[in-house]
Amino acid sequence: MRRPTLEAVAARAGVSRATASRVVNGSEAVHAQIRDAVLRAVDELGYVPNSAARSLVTRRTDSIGLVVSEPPAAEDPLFSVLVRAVSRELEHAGKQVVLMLASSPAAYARIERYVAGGHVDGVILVSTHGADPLPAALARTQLPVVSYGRPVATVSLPYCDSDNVGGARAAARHLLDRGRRRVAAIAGPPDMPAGRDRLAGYRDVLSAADRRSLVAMGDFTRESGAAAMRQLLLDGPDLDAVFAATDLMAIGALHTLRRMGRRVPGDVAVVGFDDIEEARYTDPPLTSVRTPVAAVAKAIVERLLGQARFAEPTVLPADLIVRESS
Amino acid sequence: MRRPTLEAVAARAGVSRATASRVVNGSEAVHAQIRDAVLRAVDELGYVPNSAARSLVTRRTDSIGLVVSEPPAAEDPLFSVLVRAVSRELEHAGKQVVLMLASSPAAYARIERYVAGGHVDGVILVSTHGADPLPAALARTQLPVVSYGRPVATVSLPYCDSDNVGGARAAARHLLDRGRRRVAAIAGPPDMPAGRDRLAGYRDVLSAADRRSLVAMGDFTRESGAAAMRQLLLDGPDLDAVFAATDLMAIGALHTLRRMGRRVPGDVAVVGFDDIEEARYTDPPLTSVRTPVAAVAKAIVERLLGQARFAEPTVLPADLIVRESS
DNA sequence: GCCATCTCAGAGAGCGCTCTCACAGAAGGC
DNA sequence: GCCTTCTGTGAGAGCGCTCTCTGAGATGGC
Repeated sequence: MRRPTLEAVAARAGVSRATASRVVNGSEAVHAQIRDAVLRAVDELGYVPNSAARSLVTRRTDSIGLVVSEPPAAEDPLFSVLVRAVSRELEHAGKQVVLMLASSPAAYARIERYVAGGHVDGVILVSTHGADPLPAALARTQLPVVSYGRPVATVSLPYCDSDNVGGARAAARHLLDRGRRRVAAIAGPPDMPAGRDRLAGYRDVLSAADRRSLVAMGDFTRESGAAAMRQLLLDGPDLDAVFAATDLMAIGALHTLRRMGRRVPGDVAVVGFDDIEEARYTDPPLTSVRTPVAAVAKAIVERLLGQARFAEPTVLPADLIVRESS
Repeated sequence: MRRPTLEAVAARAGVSRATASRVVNGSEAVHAQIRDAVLRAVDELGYVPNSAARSLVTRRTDSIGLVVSEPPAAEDPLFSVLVRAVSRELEHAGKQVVLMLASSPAAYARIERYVAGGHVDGVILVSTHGADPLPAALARTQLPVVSYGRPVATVSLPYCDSDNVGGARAAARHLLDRGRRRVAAIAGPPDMPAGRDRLAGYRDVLSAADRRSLVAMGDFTRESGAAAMRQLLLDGPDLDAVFAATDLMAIGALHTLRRMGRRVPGDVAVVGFDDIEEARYTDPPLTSVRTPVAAVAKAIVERLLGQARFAEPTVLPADLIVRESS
């Protein structure tokens, strides 16, 4: 009851294994008549190539590792979008997605071993933490690696990202343009490049406009956004706008503002970042900077499969979507 | 610059390939002294077993396919939780997760071929559509398959699920207990077992209480929930409660109710299903039935690795979490 | 002291495939 | 008509590993 081998196909079609292999792999140098016979045999036997045997000799696996550091939020709205987008792109290229979550130091070692062990032809790295040892470890591998998001400065990896600085600038400028005078920010963890860049964009604009900045830290979750908002109201009771580095934190901020009896946008304008779907359903709907996740994923796959290891990073624009919260 | 083979390790340690293999695979029947020599050689050479060669002979791949039908919402809050939970459980068992999204008929064929081709040792199937050909196709394979969620009636697959009927009953009963007299429902697509079961639970309770049911259809998205709510308000302007088959649809319903000037819970009580994180941040916070995704994922992995192919389904309780929307 | 039993290492087959090389036969040039 | 070139096929090596089988040497029973 074992699966048919190429040998069996060849025997049935009355050809050699080599010819059968040629047909299965789409070589054109085979007579049409023979090709048809082989294909018929394949069909009749239900032959499917054994991938282990194939990759043993070709040294390719036709699969790409998607390595994701464990983010703080269990329900990460963009995780789903990212995974789908990457998966769809890789599927077009005939690659499989092997998902690896880097949730613990033990997992780091396992992943490094797995990747070094030639299980995958390349790696897409979604690393959020600054202290993450994976980027460096994977960079040591001879395999192509592309990072989703700018990696921390200590390692040099090709990457694709959305324009976090530009998006944050647009958000801050928008709030000033709306006449807000005291614009606070809820920043992400300082060891994450995305968080840092978004904060930097906010600071750029405020200092250029000669305004003091007012910042509280969060960890990208709703809950941390709510807590940061409480802190901001203590530190700057006169604030009339908040820019949050993620929509989730903005949503936490909205929650706090509501509890504290502040009207949005009447008393306080709120702008988030990422433009997740949920932003359209908050009360009021949330102004946000759109992160083009799918487009970034596409760029990553293109770069990865194009093997352009040391090319320029691709940075895609992040546009402001104005809704009622500002 | 090729990776070291077991042969090289054996040569360096001064033993045969067979002995080196024994050590690498943790066989106990090797002298401690020899074992140490081999391990030292492994370390010095940075040896990592070639998985293709290994699985060619063992006929195992140590990876499990996670096959997910494309859901309607790009940002599926539970997708992230599910993937993480499954991944964590499989990791403990030393298995890799190969993610396959069934987004098109072409993808179905590809996945079936991939699975039949022996790339994975088993499959976890997350199929939402009733018309999905995958359950049947995968059931034909000789591989172990476990479904997340009850599959459609036409195929018989082992599965684990949360108690959708029970959860929906609890939600409907809760609304009646709160004194609501006209309880409507926003149902999921009728070809999805989860949607059907949740509607059935609602109907059970209403007919037992001798109340008329009032149902509108959605497709599990926020937007469809908003539209369904508009429909319900047209069909039953006197309604004073709504049970939505998912939190996302409940959130859409809240949106519509707000636009229509109905107070929640004053005029209309709302209960959702799944208890996603977002439910804690709506205005008012949403009463919901908790879907124990992580626990179901755990049960699935246990069953899959336990090889119990035709055992009873595991159905885990779904508890009502009461918040301010009801 | 001899044979049976046990422990542990090595030899070698073989998993299913790809790919190089050899070679048969057809086609073309002089 | 012979040699060269080209096309299409087969033979066979070998990818790196596991695992069975063999056998050497130690141990024990009588």
